[in-house]
Amino acid sequence: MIEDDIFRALADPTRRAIFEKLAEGSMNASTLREGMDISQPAMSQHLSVLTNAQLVRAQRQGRFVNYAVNPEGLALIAQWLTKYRAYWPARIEDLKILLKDMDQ
Amino acid sequence: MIEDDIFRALADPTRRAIFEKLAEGSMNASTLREGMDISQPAMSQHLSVLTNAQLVRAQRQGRFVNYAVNPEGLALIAQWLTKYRAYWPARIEDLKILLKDMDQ
DNA sequence: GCAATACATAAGCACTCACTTATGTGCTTC
DNA sequence: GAAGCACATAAGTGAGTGCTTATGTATTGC
Repeated sequence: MIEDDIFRALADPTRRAIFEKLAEGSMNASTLREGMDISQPAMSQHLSVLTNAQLVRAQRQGRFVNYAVNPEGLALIAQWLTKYRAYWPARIEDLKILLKDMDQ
Repeated sequence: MIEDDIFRALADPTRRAIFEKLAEGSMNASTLREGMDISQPAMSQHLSVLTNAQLVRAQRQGRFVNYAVNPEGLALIAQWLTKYRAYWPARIEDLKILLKDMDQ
């Protein structure tokens, strides 16, 4: 189940931080590492987990590998959420209608 | 970080199944167990994890404990998702406007 | 009070996770 | 083609996870 991979990938705070940084703009692994106090192999492993979860996309560019947010993973979470829209708080009641549109 | 607990809770397929069942209607732990091939302690432990993640609410009713979906956890995921609405696929572009409303 | 029921907690175990150090692979530049 | 850089992979380790069996706790009905 891909949901396993997505939720497990996001369960780690370091990985969420990496994802968050990538959301502000795609970049290579070394740039990602700047100011993050994380070893090179650890970063590589985290990016591998995020990629497998379809939360991140990798693309080689010469000696570097450019990493970018992959919307597919986010969409899958959104899709999962729609199953429980009956339980969403009333203050975001309006959202329910649009989420229903997403089902098709 | 509560997000750790939420995502980790949902990373387990058994727990998602329990949550899914609860979403169809609140019930006690024994009823939840029916047709699930899961031991009583395992169910109790899963419910504890879900409760700590604010995905489920527990309420004693005599000898039973009634469990119900807690919207708070779901709302927190939705809130987390809004941070990345720039990356959502175009086909749910409309959603972005409403998600923006959620921020306030 | 006592037995039965519903659930929680304790302790142990196999497995997984996130990290480490060490080494391998791919690309560029000279 | 040799050296250097960017990144991936391998192997090992301590901590955490999900399960088990055993036992504890709360509530009910007799």
